Amino acid sequence: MIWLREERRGPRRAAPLTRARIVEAAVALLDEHGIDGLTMRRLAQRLAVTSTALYWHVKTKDDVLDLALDEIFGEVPLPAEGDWRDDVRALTSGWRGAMLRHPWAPNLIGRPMLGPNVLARTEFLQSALVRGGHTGVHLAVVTRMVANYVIGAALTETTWRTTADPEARAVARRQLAANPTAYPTLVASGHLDEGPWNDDDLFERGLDAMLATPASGFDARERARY
Amino acid sequence: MIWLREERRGPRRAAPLTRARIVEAAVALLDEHGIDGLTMRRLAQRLAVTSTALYWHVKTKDDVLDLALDEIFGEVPLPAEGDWRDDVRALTSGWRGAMLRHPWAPNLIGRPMLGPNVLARTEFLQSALVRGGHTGVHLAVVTRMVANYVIGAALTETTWRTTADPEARAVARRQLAANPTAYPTLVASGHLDEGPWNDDDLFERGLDAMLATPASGFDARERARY
DNA sequence: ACAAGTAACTTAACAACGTTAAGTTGCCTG
DNA sequence: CAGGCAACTTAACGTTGTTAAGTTACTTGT
Repeated sequence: MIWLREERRGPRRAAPLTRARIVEAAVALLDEHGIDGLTMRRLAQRLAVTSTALYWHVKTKDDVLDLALDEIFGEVPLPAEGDWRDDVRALTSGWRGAMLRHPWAPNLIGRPMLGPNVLARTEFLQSALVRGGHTGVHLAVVTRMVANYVIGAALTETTWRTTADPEARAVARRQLAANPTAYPTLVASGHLDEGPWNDDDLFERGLDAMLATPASGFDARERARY
Repeated sequence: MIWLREERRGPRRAAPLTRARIVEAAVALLDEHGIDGLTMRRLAQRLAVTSTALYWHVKTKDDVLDLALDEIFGEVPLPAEGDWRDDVRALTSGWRGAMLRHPWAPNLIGRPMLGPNVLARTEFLQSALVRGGHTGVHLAVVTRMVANYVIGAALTETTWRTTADPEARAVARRQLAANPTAYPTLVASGHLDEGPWNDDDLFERGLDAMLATPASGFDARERARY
């Protein structure tokens, strides 16, 4: 839990090692070589330092990963407050965009995200929903709905994009097509195909559907209308 | 990509090693010791075999993980077809339940899920949505919305539940409470608190909101109503 | 001005890991 | 009963995260 440990300091070098420099190098390394490409030795080498030097500034490798994850969420711009729906759209698409630019990120979600950047964005999201009239349970429901949707979307999308083997998808498709009896709907809807729609569009349409949820929730009568 | 490799066979032992036995042991080990607790040596030991023996049945450790992940989705019962909304609710809550019972699972999503069990459940989900009248883009939108929601929910929930350090949550809460200026909404809504609502309820309310999406999608006029 | 202390490193080393290469054993077939 | 091959074991390699113990040089108290 890096968020409970404060940075160590002291005098000495011209270009001293800092948490900030470590994180920056870690993100660069992750971007270039993926999640397995980040080792303490490579990270150290990039910083012209021995690997054990890192342990002065950081307790463990997981700390580095936590910091790197929070770091990229700092890239997400916090929109100026306007229409609450537009704000949510802007924030979530920035959120998703950051993860797509750093495809290793979604895989790191699965450790507590308590970094300052993440918290600030969550705060913004929820405040926008409050401006939209959401309160009580419904606020909790919609907050989770949106946040989990973004996370799930980023995770599944990066999964497919970074599936190294370009042939794997084709083989998988053929496998599906070979069993049209077992998977009639998936085959008919082209589940594994690229399809005529792009990911961005599908994502935003889904988000819009969520933001159409009334602030007081749907009651049984309303649900029956559809 | 284990799904493209078929099992190797041959004569010999009384209780011969098989993929099925390996997967079973892997799941048990993952349940007991978490994701880091699964090593090829421990897995082998549990099967009374040397670690290298596993490589006869499986190409790599990732194969074992892929198989284990698909395995637990086999636990999810495929409901008999009834009201399409009830079907989706039953399937997704089973889906989420399986991941909560095996908290290591959500972290493994992030590799292509093309196992037979996953595909069968995805087929069922989409066919239920089709019965609900969804077609074309809207089918794709809702399928993704629901699937990504389930994945995101399972991931974030297991994250919090398996955060080993029980004190970490308390410290995090205190950190939030110490900065009420920076996080007014989060503090007011008790974001990190247990709250009066449980996860199951919040999950199902969110799902209901999604299933209220009209099969033809929301147009601009409809959205404006709320 | 100098000794002491400590911040910020390096050198050395360890156990554990995934994985490959090369043997070994015993059933099945011709 | 000989050959082959399925299903293992033994041995070993290079990497990894991490700890322990040294080393260097700046800062500070006197």
